[in-house]
Amino acid sequence: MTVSVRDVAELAGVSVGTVSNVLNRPEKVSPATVARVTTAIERLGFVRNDAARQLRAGRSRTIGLVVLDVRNPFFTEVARGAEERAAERGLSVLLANSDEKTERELTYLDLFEEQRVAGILVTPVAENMPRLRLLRDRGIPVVLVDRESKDEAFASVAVDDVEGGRIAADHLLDQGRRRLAFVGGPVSIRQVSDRLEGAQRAVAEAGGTIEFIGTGALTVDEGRIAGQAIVAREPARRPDAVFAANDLLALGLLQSLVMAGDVRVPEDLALIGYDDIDFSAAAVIPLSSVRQPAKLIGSTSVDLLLSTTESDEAKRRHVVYTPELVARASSVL
Amino acid sequence: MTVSVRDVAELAGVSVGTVSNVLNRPEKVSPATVARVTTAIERLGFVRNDAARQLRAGRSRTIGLVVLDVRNPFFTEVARGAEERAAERGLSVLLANSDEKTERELTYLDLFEEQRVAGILVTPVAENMPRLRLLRDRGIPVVLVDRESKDEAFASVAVDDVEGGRIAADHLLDQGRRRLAFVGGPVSIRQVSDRLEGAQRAVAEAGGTIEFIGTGALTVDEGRIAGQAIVAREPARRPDAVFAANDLLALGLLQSLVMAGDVRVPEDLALIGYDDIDFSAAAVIPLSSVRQPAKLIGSTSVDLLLSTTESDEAKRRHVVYTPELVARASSVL
DNA sequence: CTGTTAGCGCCTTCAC
DNA sequence: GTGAAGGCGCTAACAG
Repeated sequence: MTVSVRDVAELAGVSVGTVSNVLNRPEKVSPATVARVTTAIERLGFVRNDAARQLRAGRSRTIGLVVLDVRNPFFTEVARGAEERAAERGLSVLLANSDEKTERELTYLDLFEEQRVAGILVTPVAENMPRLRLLRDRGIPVVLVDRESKDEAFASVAVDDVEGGRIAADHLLDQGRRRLAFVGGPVSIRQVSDRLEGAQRAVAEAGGTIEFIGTGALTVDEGRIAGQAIVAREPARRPDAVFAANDLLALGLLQSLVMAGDVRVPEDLALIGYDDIDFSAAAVIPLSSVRQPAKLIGSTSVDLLLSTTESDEAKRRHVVYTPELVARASSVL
Repeated sequence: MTVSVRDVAELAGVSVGTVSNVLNRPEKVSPATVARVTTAIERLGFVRNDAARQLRAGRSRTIGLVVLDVRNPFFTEVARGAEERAAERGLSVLLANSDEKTERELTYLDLFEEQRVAGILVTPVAENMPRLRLLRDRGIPVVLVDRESKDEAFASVAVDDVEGGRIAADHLLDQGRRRLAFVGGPVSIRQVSDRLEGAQRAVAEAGGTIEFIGTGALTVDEGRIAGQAIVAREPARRPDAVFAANDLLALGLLQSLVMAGDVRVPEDLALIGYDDIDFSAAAVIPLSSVRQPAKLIGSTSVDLLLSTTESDEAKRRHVVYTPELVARASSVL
């Protein structure tokens, strides 16, 4: 049923070693032999068995990527960046979705370890570091994505979220707003707490107030719920500006606010999100946001991962990008 | 460096066969031995090598899924459906993105074949059938996703796109519209041509006209471009209703139209999309759409794939879901 | 330049 | 209930 190198060798009248050479180092084989072997491969419909290669190599040619939410376009962009760079290096990317759940993250980490992946790219849910350290100690390179590593134990590619939070808040303050609200959660996600912290600092410096409105997840639905809560308040008690922890939340908020009818964006309430996903520019009231170089984050992660394998000091390398304000109609009069 | 069953066996004072049994059929081993082996596994930090298992088994425990566009939330929903069902069956899903390009599709198909995946779920770009037939003939189950198989050679899970097109157009006609436009492309994608066909039939029956406005891909950007083209026309020459081949296009269209200022949605132009992605309900002018049961499509595909392995007649099974109208503000006065 | 050979780590008979 | 042995398909020495 299944065609192996042995069958190919037999048909071509050469040895299996030669077939392997044709496959992997054709320049070491005479053109005539290459041709014979190639013909045999085609005639037989031979396809390499990757499992056998991996077993031999001791490691697979796949990189595992665990993200918080595949439905968030920001992460699919990161994935695309990683995928493209990996493809250039002859590797493929296995995309896994933790859904912000520690348990799911662990399941995928186990799976990846069983597969002896070439490396793991992960945006950890919470303080799940022991497992990651174990992975690293067992020889699997780990790179933290979109998350600076506090303990310096891992290479990481991140965006300065504290700075991003400050940028967002500063922008709202520059527009003359003073009663800010931060919508986001859970705070156990570092991105959320950092952005909040940056915003708080900006407000502390410029004068003004910032209240915290918690959400259960970073989704459109949760944004919608938070928006309804704001609309339900009497006008005087509403914030005059909202900074949402990501664009999904901001889009949900926007919908609730506009549907309510009596909250005008940006006149009554300026709104800014985070990530600058495609849908933000396409929103009918285009959404201001803080842009992160998503694709670049993905490709850089792969680069770091691969250099990690080479040198030891690379293991601790950290790349931090600075986010960028994208001001649109939702926050500018 | 790497710990194998042999090491575990040694430490536990048993043979490798017993370790294997503990791993795969613990009920066949005495509790005491199980305990000893388990302890040894933990002490050593043993992790199964999946490549070796696969090599032995001759097939992997992974399903390959090739979609047209990972950035389209419809497909990520399909993927989630597939993933969940696969997980229940102890399989994992490898998600690949063809970006509507035949070449990329072929690359992934090759990759999957080398990996001896348990099966392939694919939304083919175009008439790439010969390669798929080959795969199937070599023993890899193939299920066509979101695409009815014309030649009956493959199992498939689809939504009746002709009917969906009719539903969309009928809805617009019911609203009293008569000068329709269909925005979408390329028509080499079956979903596009089918939806167009359904719409054309509906128009033919009810009276009215429908023009075709082609796009290069099914993306927000292309929708925006098409929208600008419509806005550029003098008002009398604009359609009074637009049916977009998917929600991404519709969202892009919506943005162009609204930004233009002089086209009111739905008063001057009613708009309906297709897929009912999350962002559609969240749009500030909520978008009407034709809903497809995305998650169900994914999970059913996996079911079909697995039953394909069991019986031969299952190979030709076809599941067709009927889409459903979701009328929102963008098309209803 | 080509052939031979020895495993990679696991699982599954087949004996005991 | 447990142990020993063979082999899945491939590649990288090492000979020739």
